[in-house]
Amino acid sequence: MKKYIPSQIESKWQKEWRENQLYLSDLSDDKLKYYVLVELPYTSGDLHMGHWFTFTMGDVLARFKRGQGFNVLFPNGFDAFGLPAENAAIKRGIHPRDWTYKNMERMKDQFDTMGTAIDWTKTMMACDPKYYKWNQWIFLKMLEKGLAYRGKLLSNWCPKDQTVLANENVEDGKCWRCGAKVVQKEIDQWLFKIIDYADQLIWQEPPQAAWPKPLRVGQNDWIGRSEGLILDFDGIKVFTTKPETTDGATFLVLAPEHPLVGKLTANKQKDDVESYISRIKSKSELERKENKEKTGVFTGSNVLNPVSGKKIPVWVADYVLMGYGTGAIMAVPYADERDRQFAKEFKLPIIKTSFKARPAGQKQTQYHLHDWSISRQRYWGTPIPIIYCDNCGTVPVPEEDLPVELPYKVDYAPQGKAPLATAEDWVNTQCPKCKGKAKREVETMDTFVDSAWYFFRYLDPENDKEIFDKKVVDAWMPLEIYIGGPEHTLGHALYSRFFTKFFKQLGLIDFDEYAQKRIHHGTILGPDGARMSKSRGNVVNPDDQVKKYGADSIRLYLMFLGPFDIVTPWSPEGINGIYRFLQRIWNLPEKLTINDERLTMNDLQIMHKTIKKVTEDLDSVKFNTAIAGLMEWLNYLSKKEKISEEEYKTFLLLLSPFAPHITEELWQLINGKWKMENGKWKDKKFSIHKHSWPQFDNKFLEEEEVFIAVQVNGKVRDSLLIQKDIVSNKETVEKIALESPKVQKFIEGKSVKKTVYVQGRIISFVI
RNA sequence: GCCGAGGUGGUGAAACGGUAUACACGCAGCCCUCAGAAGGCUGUGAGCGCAAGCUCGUGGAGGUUCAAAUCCUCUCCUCGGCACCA
Repeated sequence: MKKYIPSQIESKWQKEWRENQLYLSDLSDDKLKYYVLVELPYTSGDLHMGHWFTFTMGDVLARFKRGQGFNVLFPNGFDAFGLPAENAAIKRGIHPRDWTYKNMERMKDQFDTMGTAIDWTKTMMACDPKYYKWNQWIFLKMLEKGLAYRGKLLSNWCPKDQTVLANENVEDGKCWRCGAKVVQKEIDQWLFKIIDYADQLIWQEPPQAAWPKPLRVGQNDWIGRSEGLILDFDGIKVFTTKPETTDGATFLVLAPEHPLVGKLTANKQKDDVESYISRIKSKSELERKENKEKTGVFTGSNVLNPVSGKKIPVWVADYVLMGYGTGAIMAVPYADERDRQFAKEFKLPIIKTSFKARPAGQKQTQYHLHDWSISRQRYWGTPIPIIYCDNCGTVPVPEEDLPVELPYKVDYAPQGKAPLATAEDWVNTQCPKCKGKAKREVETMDTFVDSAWYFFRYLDPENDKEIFDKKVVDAWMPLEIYIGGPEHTLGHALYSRFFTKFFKQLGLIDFDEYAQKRIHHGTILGPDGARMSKSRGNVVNPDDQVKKYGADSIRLYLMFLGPFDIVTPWSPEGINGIYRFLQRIWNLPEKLTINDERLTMNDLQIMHKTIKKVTEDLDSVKFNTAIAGLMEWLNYLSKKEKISEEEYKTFLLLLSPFAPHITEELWQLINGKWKMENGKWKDKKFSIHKHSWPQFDNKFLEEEEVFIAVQVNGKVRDSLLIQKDIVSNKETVEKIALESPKVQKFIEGKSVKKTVYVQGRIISFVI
C-alpha cells in the first residue's frame, strides 16, 4: 500500500495545466455554451474557506459541463476598490493600490492551489482604468438619460470623519472606523434613479428566471410598491393607501423634517415644537429605530377633514418618516395600530370609520425603494467624471476624455474632506466647454457600481472602443448559473438587475435578466459552530489544510458536507474521512487489470447506475449525493479481486470534477505515459479534464429482479424478490404475496377488502 | 410585528406520497502489530427479547390516504431578512 501524499502531485499538475493552457475558452464558438459565474472575491489578502466552498462548486460544474461537450466559460476577477483597502493601507502605511495588487497576485496563486479551471484571460479588476473607464461611461449614459442626478438625501453621517457612511459601515449606530455616533444628515450627492426601474425590477409569478424565492420575495418587499391617493388637508398633502377610512382621520402627523412644520407652528407652541425637533435630531439612527414608543408634539394648528367636515389638530412626531410618501399622514386611530397608540398616548379622539369614504385625491404609486446614492467621499474608487466650472456649471467629462484616472499621489488619510481634494494638480483642470479654469469632482463611486455589470466585461475584457462587443454578449448571455451569497439580495443582486435593464434600454442587449439561474450558497462555520473570525480564533485556514490533506480532500469534503446552501461547522474528523477515501482510490491501480475486460452483469449495473446518478445529481447541483454514489461504487469495487480498465477509467472520470489532481495522476498512469513528449503532452486532450464524460446505457439499468414490499393495513410485513418478467402482472405478484408465511400470519382468518399494487414497488392489502 | 427558509440517529445528512435513516463521521468489538499509527472486518434509531420477531419512531396535536418526513389545518422552536412604509 502506497501512502497518498497530495503535495507530491498537486502542484505538478497545476503547473502542467497552466503551461498547456488547458482551460482557455474560445468565445467565438457559442453553439453549446455554458457560462458559470461565482461572485467575484474582494481583494482582502487571502482566500478563506468560503471562497474554496463557492469556487469549488463553480469549478465542479465547469469541469462536468466541459466533459459533456459544452464550450464552458468559467472566469474570475477582483472586486478591488473600496474602503477596506484604504483602511488596511492607512494602518500599514502602504498605498491602497500597491496593497491591492499584491493581494490579487497572492489570491491568484491561491486559486491555483485550489486547482480551479479558471480562464484568467477573461478577467477584470475593478481598480484597473481599463475597467473603471466603463463605470464612468455608464455614469455619463445615466446622466444623458436623466437617471443620474445631484440631490440631497438624508444619510448616515460621521461627524468626526466628516463623511457619508454606507449602511454596512455603521455598526451598532457607530462609525466602524472611529466609533463616533452616526447622525442623520442631508447630504448633497450623486444618485442613480433606480426608482424609474422599480416596476421592471418587481419579480412576477412565474419568475422570469430561476432565482431563489427568498431573493425574489425579499427584493419585491424591498421595492415595496403600494398604490394609494394623495389627499389635501388645507394645503397639507398626505399619502394614504386606505382613502376609504378618511372619515376616521382625527388628526394629522408631520415628520419632524417636514418643510411645513415651521409655518404651521403657532407662536405659543414654538418652544415645545423646537425642543422636540432638536431632541429628535440629536438622536442617533439606532436610537430612533430602537425606540418604538410614540413621542410627538402639537403644532397648535388645525385643518379641515374634507370628509367628516371637522377641524382636526396637526401634530409632529418621529413615527412619521420624511423619506416615504409626503412625509405627512392622516391618522386613523380606529383602523391603524400605530395611530391608535399615538392617540392613546396623547389622548386624541378615536372615532369609528365607515370604510366607505370617497375623498377626492390624486392617484399615486409609492415605493419603499430609494434612489441609489453612489457618492463616496473616499479615495479608493472610480472617480466620478464631472467637472465644475464657474461659468458653465456642472459639466460632464466628454466620452473621449475617459477614463478619468485616479491619481496615485493623494493624501488618503481621513482629514475631514474627500481625499481627492488634496491632489491639487489633479483637481484643477480645464472646463471642457469654455476651456476656462475648473475643478474636478472629488467624490468616487460606490463599489457596488463596479460589481453591477462585471460579468458582461469578462466576455470582452480588452475592448477599449466600447463597453463590450454586442455580438459576443448576445451569444453568451444570459449566463447559465450564478453562484452567490444570500447577503447580496438587496444590494448587488438588485443593482446588477437594474444595470441589465438599463443596458437593454440603451440597446446594448436584448434580454431582461442576466442569469438564467442563481443559487445561494451556504456558509462554513468554525469548528466551534460560530462564524469564522480572527477575534474568535476559530478560523480554519485553507492553506494549512492544503498542506495537511491536499486541495482535492478539501474540495471533496466541502462538496460532500451537505447541500450547496448548507450552513455548518468545519469538522476536522470529517476531512480526515475524505482523505481516507482518496487514499483508497490511490491504491486502486493495485487491482487494475488491463487485458481482462470481463465484467459481470452486477459490475455493469452498478457502473451505469453510478454514471446516471452522478450525471443527474450534477445537473441538479446535488454535489453531496453525487459523491455518495461514488463512495458506494468504490465500496463495491473494493470488494472485488480485480477491476477492469473500463471501471477504473469511468470511476476516475466521474470523480475528476471534484478531485482534479488525483484523478489526473491516476489517469496518466495508464493513459499518459506514451502521450507525452519531452515532459509535455503531445495533445491536451489526453488530460483527463479534456476527456468526454461517460455515458450510461439504459440496458444496464433494468434490474433482473426487484424487491417488492408487502403491506398489510399500511404496515410492511414482508419483502419479496420478484423476477422482472412478472413484475407487470398484478395477479401473479398478488398470489405470491398472499402465499408468504409472514403475510399469512397477519391475514389469516380475515378477508382482503382491497389490494393496491404499485408496479415494482409495493403491494398493499387492506383487511 | 411582518416575510422567507428550516426542525429526521450521538454528529453532517439521504429519501418521485410507496420498505425512514443511503453515504460519511463518531463510537464499540474483533483481526493485523512487540506496541502504537495506518489498514481490514463486523455492529450501531429507541424499547422488549437468547433468538425469530414484536412495538414505537422524522419538533408537537389533529386531518386526508390502502400508504405521510413528504399533502392540508393548528401549534411550538431555530435560523435569515425587513422593520413605525401610512
